[in-house]
Amino acid sequence: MILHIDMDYFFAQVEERENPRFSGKPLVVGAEPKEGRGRGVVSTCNYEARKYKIRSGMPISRAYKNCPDATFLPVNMKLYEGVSENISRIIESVTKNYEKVSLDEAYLDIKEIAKNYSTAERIGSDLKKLILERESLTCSVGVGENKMIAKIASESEKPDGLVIVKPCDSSRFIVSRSIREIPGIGPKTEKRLQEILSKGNLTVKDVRSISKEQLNSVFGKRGEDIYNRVRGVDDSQVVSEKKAKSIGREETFDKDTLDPEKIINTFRKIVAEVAEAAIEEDRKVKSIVVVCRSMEYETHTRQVSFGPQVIDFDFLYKKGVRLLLHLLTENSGPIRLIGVRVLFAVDD
DNA sequence: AATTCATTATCAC
DNA sequence: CTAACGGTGATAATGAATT
Repeated sequence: MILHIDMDYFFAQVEERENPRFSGKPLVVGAEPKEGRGRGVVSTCNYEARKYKIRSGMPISRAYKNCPDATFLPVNMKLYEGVSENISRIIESVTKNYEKVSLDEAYLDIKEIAKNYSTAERIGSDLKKLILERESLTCSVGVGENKMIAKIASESEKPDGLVIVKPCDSSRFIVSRSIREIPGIGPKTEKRLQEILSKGNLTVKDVRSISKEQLNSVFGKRGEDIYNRVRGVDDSQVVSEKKAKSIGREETFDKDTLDPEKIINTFRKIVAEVAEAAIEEDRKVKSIVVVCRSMEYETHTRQVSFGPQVIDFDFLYKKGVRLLLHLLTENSGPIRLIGVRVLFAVDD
C-alpha cells in the first residue's frame, strides 16, 4: 500500500504564504519575462494564473503574452528547499519508509502502518492536517496498491485532494483516463501509440487492446512496462536514501552566441560549480559530459571516462575544454546552451 | 560473449 | 497565424570499444 503526496502549485503557494498580497491574483514563478523577451519557462503558477491558460513548462514569453499583468517572481530555490525539508520532517513523523522524488513530491510505503484502506485514509488526512497546521500549505494525497495508482489518485482531485483507491477499484479507476495520465507515457510515446491504433485521444482502455507482442515489437523492453501499467500493474519499489548518480549545470545564453570569450567564460563558471558540488558531496567521479545546444535546438554531447577519482577544478576543466572544443568545431554555428555533467563512480 | 563506454532519445518535475 | 522553450537528473536503446 502506497501513499503519494504532492504539494499543490508548490513554488507559487510558498510565495503566497510568504507574501499574502500575492494571493487571489495571477502569480507566476519562473524566468524573468523581460517584457516578453525572456527565454526561460514557467516553473509553477497559481490557479488564478491558470485561468489565463498559463502552465508549468510554458515559455515565459507566452505566459507574459497571456497575462502581462500577472505577478512574475524569480525562482527562490533556497526558500523552497527549506520548506521541503520541513515537510520531510513531518513525513518522517508518519513513516521513515518514504522516497522523495522532488522538492514537492514523495511516496510513502504504508503497508506496515495501515492495516486497511480506511486506516490509510486517516493517515492521509492526518498528514494533510499536520502540513497545513505547521507549514500553512495544502497538498494532495493519493493512496493505492502501487506507486502508479497512488500518483494518479493524488493528481486526480488537486488541489487539496484526498483520494483512496482500493485494489478492487484500480482497474476501473484508470480505464477511462487519457493515456497521458499514465506516468512515463510522454508526448513521443503517445504519438507512437496513436500510430499503432490510427486514432487520437487515446484512453487507457484503447491501449489495453494492443497485444503484449505488438507493444514489445514497437517499444522493446519498455513494451512490457506499458502493457502492465495500463492494467494497473506496477511493481516498482519505494526506495529511500537514493544517492545521486550524476550532477551537472547548464546555462542558456540570453542570445545565441558565437563569441568564444563568452562561451569560455560561461564554461569556466559552470565547471567551477560542478567541481564544487562534486567536492562537496565527496564522491568519486568517473566521467565528464559536456553538452552543447545549437541555435537549431539540436543537443550534442561529448563525454570521456577515467579512473574513479576525487576531482578538482583544474582536472575537470582540462578534461572538459577538450570536449567543448570538439563540439564547437563540429558545430561552427551560434550556440544556445552549454552544460557540464559529471557521472559518479558506482561504489563509494 | 559480456561488459563498459559514448551518444542520443525520452520522460518527469 | 504559429511558434515560442530551463535546468536537473534518471533511464533505456544502440552501437562501438574493450575485456
